[in-house]
Amino acid sequence: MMTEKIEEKLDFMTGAISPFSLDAIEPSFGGGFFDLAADIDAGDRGSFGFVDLLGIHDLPQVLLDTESYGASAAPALESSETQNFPATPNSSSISSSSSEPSPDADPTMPASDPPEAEDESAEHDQAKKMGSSDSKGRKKKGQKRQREPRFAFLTKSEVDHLEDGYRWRKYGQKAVKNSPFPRSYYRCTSALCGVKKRVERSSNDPSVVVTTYEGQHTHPSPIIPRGNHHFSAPSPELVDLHRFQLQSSYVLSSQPSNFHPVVTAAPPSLPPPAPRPIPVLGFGERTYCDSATGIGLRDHGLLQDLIPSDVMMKREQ
DNA sequence: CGCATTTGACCGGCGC
DNA sequence: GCGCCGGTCAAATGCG
Repeated sequence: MMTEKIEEKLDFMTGAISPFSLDAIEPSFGGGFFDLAADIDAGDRGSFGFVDLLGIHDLPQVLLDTESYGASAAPALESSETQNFPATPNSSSISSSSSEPSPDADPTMPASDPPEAEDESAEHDQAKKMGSSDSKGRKKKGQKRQREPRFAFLTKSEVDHLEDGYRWRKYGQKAVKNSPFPRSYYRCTSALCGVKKRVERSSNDPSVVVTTYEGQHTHPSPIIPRGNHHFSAPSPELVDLHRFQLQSSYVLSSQPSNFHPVVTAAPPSLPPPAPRPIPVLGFGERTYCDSATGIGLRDHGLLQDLIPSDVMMKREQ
């Protein structure tokens, strides 16, 4: 089931379909942007609006036809925020993140033990030691839960749980308020890797799957999905893809230093890198984000006006 | 038999 | 304090 589509995606990731160059994307990003922006009533469009705001529907076809690279990001969907979201016929990826960005974080590259890795594993250890808390092994009172950086992707797909090269174990499912679709909770099955992801379907557009990744993989390479021979190791092509991703990540705007919405044309398995001075697309103009302060250095702050940061923050909560 | 999924219960955070 | 809600646990169940 769905193997063709999955293989299509994997073909892309492994280079069977060559990652397109940034140069090829940029004009497309620019195009359509104004038009779509004009369509948006400057209000609570939510993260979904990002897709259209950015005109990502104009991405090269190789991307657009790849089912799992579709759409934008909205970690938490509320009906009021998504009801007007026009389903883009094409696909693209957009993500938003929260929490402290981890500079040079790269979950897809061989573990070059970034500074965060230690903290993360410590946190996971703590999580594992939660047996010292209550009878259910939950966190002690007073211990405020520390959030990992999170990256959300909207994906146009028929399958809820998209194959991304890692193995995941489902550990929960909850009904989502204001949505007929449940939210599923997954954890990376790799030992010591506490990466989690949530998968839910947009109530507004059932063809859109919202995948939110939390944390970073601590293991060097994607695990071979069962029965899938496309992944055997981080191939040079995959590395290329990642390089491509680094080049093509766009920080849209930023207000709080701990929130960096990021647009990326990379697949869901490759959370965007931490913000650094990255070229940002905004209404046809370039914008940059200071990696230290997270302050966007924009020419136009229109996006900020269109999508209130507090709304976005809520959405990431 | 081992692993993944399902599902109800439980907990913490938050708003009122 | 109470209730709601998101997130997690873990026993039961399913599946290859």
